[in-house]
Amino acid sequence: MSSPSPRLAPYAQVKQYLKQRLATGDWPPGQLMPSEAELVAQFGVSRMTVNRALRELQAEGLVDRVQGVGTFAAALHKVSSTLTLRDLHEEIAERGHRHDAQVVAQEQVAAPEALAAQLGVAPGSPVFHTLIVHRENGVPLQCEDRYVNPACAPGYLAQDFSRTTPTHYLFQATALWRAQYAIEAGRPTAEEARLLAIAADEPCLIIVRRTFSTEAAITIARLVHPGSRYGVEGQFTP
Amino acid sequence: MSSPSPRLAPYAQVKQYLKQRLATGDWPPGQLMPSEAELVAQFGVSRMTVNRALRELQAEGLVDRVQGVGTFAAALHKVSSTLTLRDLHEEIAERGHRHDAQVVAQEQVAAPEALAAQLGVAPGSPVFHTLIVHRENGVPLQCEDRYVNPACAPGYLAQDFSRTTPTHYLFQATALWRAQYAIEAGRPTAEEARLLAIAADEPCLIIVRRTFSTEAAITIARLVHPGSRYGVEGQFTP
DNA sequence: GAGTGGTCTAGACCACACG
DNA sequence: GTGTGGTCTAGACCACTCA
Repeated sequence: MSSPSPRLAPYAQVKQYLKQRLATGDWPPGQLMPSEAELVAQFGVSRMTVNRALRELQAEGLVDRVQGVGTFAAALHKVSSTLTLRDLHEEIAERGHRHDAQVVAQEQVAAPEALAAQLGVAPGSPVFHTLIVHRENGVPLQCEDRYVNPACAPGYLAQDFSRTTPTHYLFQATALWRAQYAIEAGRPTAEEARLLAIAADEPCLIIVRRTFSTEAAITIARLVHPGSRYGVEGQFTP
Repeated sequence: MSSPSPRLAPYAQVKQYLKQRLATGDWPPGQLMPSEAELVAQFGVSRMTVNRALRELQAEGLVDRVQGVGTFAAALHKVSSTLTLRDLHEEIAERGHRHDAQVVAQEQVAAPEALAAQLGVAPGSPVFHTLIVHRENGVPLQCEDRYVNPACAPGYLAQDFSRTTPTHYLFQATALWRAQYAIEAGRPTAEEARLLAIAADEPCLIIVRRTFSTEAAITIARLVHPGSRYGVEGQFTP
């Protein structure tokens, strides 16, 4: 009737126990932890069960395991967190707000040398370009300057990006394999300042994102956000 | 002699096969994928082996599994990446550069109301405060304004932060349980601009990070970086 | 050689979803 | 009921490290 705890699975119990003792500092970073055999004896479960608990802790970065040596409490010297780069449309919709996009440019251009190198196409060859301003409840939130490899998404220019977003379209039209991003602070260009309706010296959060399929580069985007209106948040729990 | 591939473990082969077909779009997002039993038959391995491959793909966010129903290709509508917030000292050392820190303040202060609430202490009660400028090869890279809950790290004020970093010290002195961060762009305060030797209107990347132990808040830090000198990078591979 | 982790197996029982 | 995933077991073989 009232038990909200459906009895933790054995592997989860072992995991929880180890996590707990790690969190309370019973095993300082670098410390040798109990071996699988010891935990098997202690919990009365099979080795596979203990192994799974330890393997998952390793995947979470809480322990280091070395074959032939043992399991060690991880030096938590880096705090990793999952940074989620989402489709802006979804993000705004989740807040219960209204998203709309103003398509400033949607065209085919000849790739300048630097861009061509990054997209992996010949200099001067045609690439797709869009410049879109995204607004949340009418307030400009992001200026999206994007170049797309035509080979990866031939139908790109035919899309109506006031109804869907390039991110969303590319996700379903291409097979994403790898993404790379850089987050920095900078000033908007004159055009970006105008489109975002901000002062020319307003600090902006700039995200440059490149995505790749198994072989070719799919797209490269420069996302400029007014610093006063947008930030990236996240959290991390062991 | 020349084989750099020590024969992939069976579970890894299954995983690689599925990853490959997902990447090439053979199973569009939402599509029902082969059941464990089918993969067992196809690869001639035991079910535990197939299960492990699928479980890891799920942990990586590539598939969704529903008990009693099946395994589905995940809707890749969010691209998650591991954002690593590291000890700046390590980061600089890894680049082969020299790190040094200028301790501007290291003191005990009475917590103003807003801060007290965030640290979970009584307003006006003593908290530790440090203001440190970190330099890479002599160039100011980060202004670290940090408040620490004295209950979590009683020895904090006795540290020599020109030799170690607060991050490093707190990692080993406390049991970290949860971390929260926000990344935004903004202007430095007048003091920060002076300490970083930048113009008052230079855009800065500002990271506000809070870390917690199992119960109390340990520390809250405001990390200000000149936008022209520092950014956060990362990448994501399925 | 003793101890460790890395992995696999062939079966088993369960909870769940669906027709 | 049938098919699905969730989990556990008791044993096995291997590769590795260290004394």
